[in-house]
Amino acid sequence: MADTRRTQPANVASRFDLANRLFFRLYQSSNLMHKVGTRAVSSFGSTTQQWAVLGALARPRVGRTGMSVKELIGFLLLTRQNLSIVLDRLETRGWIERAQDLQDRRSRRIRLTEAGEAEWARMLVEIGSFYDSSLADFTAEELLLLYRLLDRLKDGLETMSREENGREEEPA
Amino acid sequence: MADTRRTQPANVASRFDLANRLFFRLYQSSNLMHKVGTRAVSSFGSTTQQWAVLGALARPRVGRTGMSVKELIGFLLLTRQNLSIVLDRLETRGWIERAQDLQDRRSRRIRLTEAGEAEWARMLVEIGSFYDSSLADFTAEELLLLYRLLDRLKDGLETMSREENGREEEPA
DNA sequence: CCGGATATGACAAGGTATTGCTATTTCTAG
DNA sequence: CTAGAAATAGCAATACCTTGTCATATCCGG
Repeated sequence: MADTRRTQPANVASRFDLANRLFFRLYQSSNLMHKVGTRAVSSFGSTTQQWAVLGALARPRVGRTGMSVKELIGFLLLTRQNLSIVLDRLETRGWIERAQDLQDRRSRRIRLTEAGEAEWARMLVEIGSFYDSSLADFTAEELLLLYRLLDRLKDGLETMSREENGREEEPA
Repeated sequence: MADTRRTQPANVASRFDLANRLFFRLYQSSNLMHKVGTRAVSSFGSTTQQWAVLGALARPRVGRTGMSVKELIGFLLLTRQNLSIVLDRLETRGWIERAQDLQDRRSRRIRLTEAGEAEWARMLVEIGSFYDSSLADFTAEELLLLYRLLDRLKDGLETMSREENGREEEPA
């Protein structure tokens, strides 16, 4: 992952080398995103991961219906245990609520509380600033391009995450 | 971070929305990279983070000189405490060694052991497969483009990470 | 020479993320 | 009706990542 070189035919080394550099940048960028992003929402006592969850729930099409744990897992591409802990914290703060799903009693609907919606709205100001600052040097075209490329990378990794142990796990 | 929408003028919403999607993909891709990447090196009992450190040390220009903790921190963009624990684990496995720097007794030179070099060489085969599989759908041009865009994103976030608390921390 | 700065280690705390496994309730297809 | 599957919670373990703080040894400029 970190920049490294091998003595190989130029074409092969270039692709390996490039992949290496790319994933190293992904690693660095992600850590920095969490570091700086968490600072941006620290006045709310929140974190980037909580923001991801809140953001998922704040989508208009989710509304009062909320999302099941399974749906959140499939959307955020996290494991149940990890999500569960994050949900616990958000619930403790009164920002989300878990309600039994009346259509399927095994399931829980997760939704924003009114307090959570209000807090989210306030956080969005800081989040917007974070986006502006971190992406100040990017044109709209570049943003779109980076988004699309990352989306494809995510797709590829997601496919691999389901295959690699010979387990086929279907999303929600 | 997660896809969310706000009712705003189209141009503003587009940039915010796009930024939002972008960072959400960064979040997802990073988690998946660690998940799948760690599987790729799990037969060595290693992780993506250890691979990043090993890779940094395996660069030809590092060689037997090694790197100081401070240099590694500046290269990997991690904190000292986090790096220290990873180094502890790598040292325990006999893959790296810490030696007092004779030019500056306060400092430690970190380098690969012979066992570490051998193990790294073996890991590279799995790492190469990981790169091939995860990036199978990308042309060389796309790889280069993604690398460059991520590099710029990393630069922007890195700058912010140094400014945001009013602290100016200079790299090594 | 010596005060201030620096490099690293150590300790603490909190949060994130994965894997593995168990338990309980509920659903559903045969 | 019932066996098997599914949804979620809970427990454990391991590894990573940040912030804050303290301690010790060493460096270096005035």
